[in-house]
Amino acid sequence: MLPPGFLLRPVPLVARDLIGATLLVDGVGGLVVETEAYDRHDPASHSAAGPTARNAAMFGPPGHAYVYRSYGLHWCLNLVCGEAPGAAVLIRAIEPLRDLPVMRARRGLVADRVLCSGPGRLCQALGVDLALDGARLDAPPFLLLPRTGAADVTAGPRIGITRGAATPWRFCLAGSQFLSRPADRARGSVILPVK
DNA sequence: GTATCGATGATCT
DNA sequence: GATCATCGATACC
Repeated sequence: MLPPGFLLRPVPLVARDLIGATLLVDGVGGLVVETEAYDRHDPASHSAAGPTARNAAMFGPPGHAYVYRSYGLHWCLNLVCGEAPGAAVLIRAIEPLRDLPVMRARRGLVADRVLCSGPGRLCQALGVDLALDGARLDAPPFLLLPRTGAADVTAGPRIGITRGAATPWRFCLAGSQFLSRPADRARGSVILPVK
């Protein structure tokens, strides 16, 4: 379990501290290595224009999942959190550790390094879909365990957005081979040592 | 290695 | 009707 109050802090802090956490869905998953933060007053966020049918979970209580369909064919998983409604952390990549055979079966013929290296890929590998939209994160099928020990985390611009593109709210485990894309120093990524 | 493009459908204007 | 918080295939270099 995550410590009490872990998810109730400012969203960029939560996103940063989820790097190195363990995320399992029905026992399938691994280490979170890439996240992005979004909040209510963020032009890139689905919550920017206020509550709608799709983003309802983002305006519900923290500690639940927000799952949405991306580009008509992929699912993306967010953890609703933050100090105010309309905030969430997008899980963008996981280092696969638990139940690799199940993930390989779901993902088809791909290399292990890209099993969960992207928001759509990890949802396919972990079996996340709309059925988990709004589900609580502190109960099955979810299991979330905090990082143990220190980590080097990079902060940089988020991927695949047009508005709010300068906000450095993408966080990655430095040097991880399982990112959706490398953290690029030339594009503004910096290293934050985190206790 | 990088660049570009099509798939595919809900959501919102 | 336009816009996507994407991915994989293809064509190059």
